[in-house]
Amino acid sequence: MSDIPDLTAHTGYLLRMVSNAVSQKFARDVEGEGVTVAEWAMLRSLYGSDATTPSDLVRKMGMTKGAISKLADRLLDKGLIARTGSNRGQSLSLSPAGAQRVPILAALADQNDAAFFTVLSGEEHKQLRDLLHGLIKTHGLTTMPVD
Amino acid sequence: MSDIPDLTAHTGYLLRMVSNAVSQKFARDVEGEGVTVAEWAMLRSLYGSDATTPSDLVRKMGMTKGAISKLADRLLDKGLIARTGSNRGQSLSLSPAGAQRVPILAALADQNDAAFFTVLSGEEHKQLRDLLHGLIKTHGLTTMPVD
DNA sequence: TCCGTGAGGTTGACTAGGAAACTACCATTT
DNA sequence: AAATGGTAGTTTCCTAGTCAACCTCACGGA
Repeated sequence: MSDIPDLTAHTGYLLRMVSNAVSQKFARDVEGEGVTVAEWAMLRSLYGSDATTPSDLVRKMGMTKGAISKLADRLLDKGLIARTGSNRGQSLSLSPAGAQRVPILAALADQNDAAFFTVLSGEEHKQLRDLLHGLIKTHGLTTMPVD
Repeated sequence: MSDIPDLTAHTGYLLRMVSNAVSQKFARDVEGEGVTVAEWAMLRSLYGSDATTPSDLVRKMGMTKGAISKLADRLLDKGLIARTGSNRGQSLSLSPAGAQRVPILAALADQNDAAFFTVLSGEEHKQLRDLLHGLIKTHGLTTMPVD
């Protein structure tokens, strides 16, 4: 009577378990470079596209404008980005130091991903990616994960 | 020279995007029941196994003991759990009200999972679960996802 | 027996983010 | 020109975690 099904029956549960493992490992890695995952996400977003506004980042990163504002403050303190323009309609860009750091962090991201998923065969890896792409498409997901 | 590969090339990125979507939707759902995801996770852990200690939950849920302590406080305030025993070596259990709430929340979890993954064919769904189980096994993942 | 060690729990300081109030500026309308 | 509305950013308050310092007690050894 009224058994509560095993939680692990949920695909979302499995997904979260794996996803958390990947993310937490990556979080520790980038922390070693003195940067949080959210900070990395912002740096990455600024890379290659100069003149990005905070509100662009709000859309891309799916965070509130309050959070973006503070995040930018932190990166500014660390000297990794520059803020130009005044109160309204400003624009953010990587500082030289920031631009330098991005490839290093990107390499970490590559390594982290490879380390986790190379246990899959090429075929399996492709299957997984296809399935995820399918879910992303049918649910219309767009916001980049930040946490 | 030194192109930064597209982030979306990372399987971990895709995984996180999908996982976040599932989790955020579920978070909103349970919030409608006046409970956070972490609270739900604790309730669920207490269900069916009486006499669980906080340190058990630390292990199961992968949170620090500080967090578990405060989480238990909140559930206590809401009247969903009971705390017995003294300062050291206490044990936590569901209150009647808490035991009543679990099936409702479990139903939400079922619905949420179903809603997200039924766009997959039976075969695809099985593939996905098999792949995730494989990753969980080879990486020895055990901590239940809470966020 | 009594002491010390260390595990179980709590607490306080700190961090990152969300929500909403607030500020500043621009454009449009009158 | 003045008022008004809307968009961009900031700030304040709140929540939920971590971390580390701290209490309390059980138990093992001298």
